[in-house]
Amino acid sequence: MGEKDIFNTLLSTKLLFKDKEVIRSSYIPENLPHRKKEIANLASIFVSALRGETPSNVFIYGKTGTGKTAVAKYVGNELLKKGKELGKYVSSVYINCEIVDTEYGILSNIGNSVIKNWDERIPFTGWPMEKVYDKLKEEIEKQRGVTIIVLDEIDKLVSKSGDDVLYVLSRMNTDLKNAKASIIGISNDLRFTELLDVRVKSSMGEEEMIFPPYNATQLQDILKERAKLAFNENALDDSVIPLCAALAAQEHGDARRALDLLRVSGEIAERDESQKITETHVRKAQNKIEIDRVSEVIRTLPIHSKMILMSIILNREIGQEILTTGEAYDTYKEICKKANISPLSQRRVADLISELDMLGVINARLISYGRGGRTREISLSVSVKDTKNVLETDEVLKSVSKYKPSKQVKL
DNA sequence: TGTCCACTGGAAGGGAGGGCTT
DNA sequence: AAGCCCTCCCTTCCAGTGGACA
Repeated sequence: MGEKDIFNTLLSTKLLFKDKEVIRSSYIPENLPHRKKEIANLASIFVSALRGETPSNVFIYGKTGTGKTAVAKYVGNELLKKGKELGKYVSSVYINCEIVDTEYGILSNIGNSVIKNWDERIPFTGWPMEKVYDKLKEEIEKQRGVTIIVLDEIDKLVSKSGDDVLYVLSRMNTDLKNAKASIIGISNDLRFTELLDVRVKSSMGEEEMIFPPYNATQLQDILKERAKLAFNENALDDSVIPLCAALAAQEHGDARRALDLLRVSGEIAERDESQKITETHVRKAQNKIEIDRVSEVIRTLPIHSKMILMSIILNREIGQEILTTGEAYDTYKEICKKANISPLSQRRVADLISELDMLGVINARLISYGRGGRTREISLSVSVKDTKNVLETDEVLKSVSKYKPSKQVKL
């Protein structure tokens, strides 16, 4: 009897998913619906690589989940294939600048992707920049072809480490004799070129493309396409795809979100041992995705950020919904003392508060109290209970979670 | 109309930590 | 082992500022 149950479970899970990989947003499908124009456009720029000329550098703009990365990778792959076919050397490197965000990191990563010999690789730290650059140039030169460099989330790179790397890279072509390099910069932020040096701006932005967000109908097409491959027949209720599309369209027209919704719905249905994915599963998925995101963010926060967040929560528990930077800092100092941690400077804490704001955990808006000075008003933008639960999984934070901040005296 | 508060946000720099080179 | 080099996390210093109030 027990055996039968085991098999039943296995069978019912098999009924839903055929190939889960396909609905991960990192998967690059054969067919990208509603991006024909963009693909053609990018291809027309890069075709010169096959003629042995240097393709223009390109900036691609668009919100998250508009297919920028997918299109860039797709065209890159096709280009490699065609290059092989025609005997032209083309290679491509993909770097996500949110992960690799230093000058050294970028150059060494590009270098290492071109270097085949393991013991010639550029170490991840230790070399002077100039040496890294020389090595990179030498290796690209050896290729005697075109190297396409894709820098995803390039705006993050510029805001963290400035545009020096981009200057170096854009200048590289003039140093190369037998080979060429061209750059695709992908950015979420339309205005990020404002931060660039004029020289970098003109040499990098020879071509610009803007990817519009998908609307609900287009999202449905994307989901249908993938669902065919990912799910078994009849695994989906008819209303599931339209609902996923509609919810994602409301957000930002974000295809990644739509795909995540569909996948997580499937996973939830699977766990429920349901025969079909239904609207209910999608609603649950919507909820789960947001909660998971927030608790993951909070769990992985550095200790001082956690202490700041705790300060905000503790104040809220005594009825202070809104804090100024100074007030938050006072409580923070008190609980640091209690936990035997040396507090950071207020300047540093102000930066951490900005980070928390950007992560969407708190709301911090700059306001002026006139003579009362200028500061930020901080409030929690996630659930107190859930947040506190996650924070308390950390022993240090747990030790201060009962603390009552002294009431702030407003003048 | 000017003052002046409580910060903000930029800049510079230190020092610890990774690791290479000689 | 001593001396470089790059990055990260912080501190210190400071000019700049929106707007209530005198």
